[in-house]
Amino acid sequence: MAWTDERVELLKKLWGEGLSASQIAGRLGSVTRNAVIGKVHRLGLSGRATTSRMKSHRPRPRMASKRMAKARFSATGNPAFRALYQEQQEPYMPAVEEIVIPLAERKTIPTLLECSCRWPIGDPQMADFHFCGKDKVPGLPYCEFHARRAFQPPQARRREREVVEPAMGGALDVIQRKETA
DNA sequence: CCCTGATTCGC
DNA sequence: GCGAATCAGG
Repeated sequence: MAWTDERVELLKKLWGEGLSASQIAGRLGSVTRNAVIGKVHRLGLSGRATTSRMKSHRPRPRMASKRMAKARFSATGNPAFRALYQEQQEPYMPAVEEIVIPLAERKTIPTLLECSCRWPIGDPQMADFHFCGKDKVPGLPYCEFHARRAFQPPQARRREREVVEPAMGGALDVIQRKETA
């Protein structure tokens, strides 16, 4: 698409407002950010001063540092975790039968509550995939049963890993896909 | 990996 | 003049 007068004016306006080249390309349509940058240069508009608009578009400071996020579920940083961990005398032994959640109590992405246990059950690809949904241990993402299963002493954890993580990974994929969409 | 603008150069 | 490819950087 050609650089009509209108499109050039819009480009000038948006560039002046501090939008990035890709943002402008998105608004104009039918052009790439490269095209926008190229045009900006040919118009002699490059080297714009930092505008208030640009400042407001700077990435927001992280709400919590990665260290904080990690601490939330670590033995030293989370009282709820610590309590559960210390209380646990024997390693978890995988149950032969998983808990069966009654249909009416099942929680899915849209019905999951803040207080619901987020332990995934079933194949994330299947329609009957759901979460445990029982009340969480305060401060942990799981109910007591699943918290014990998720947070095990280092020694006991290893064998469990192969069993737990595939389902977990799939569930996280699904969550991420839904949140991205 | 996401993103940013800058530059080059064949079209 | 145009913009894809590439570069350099955050």
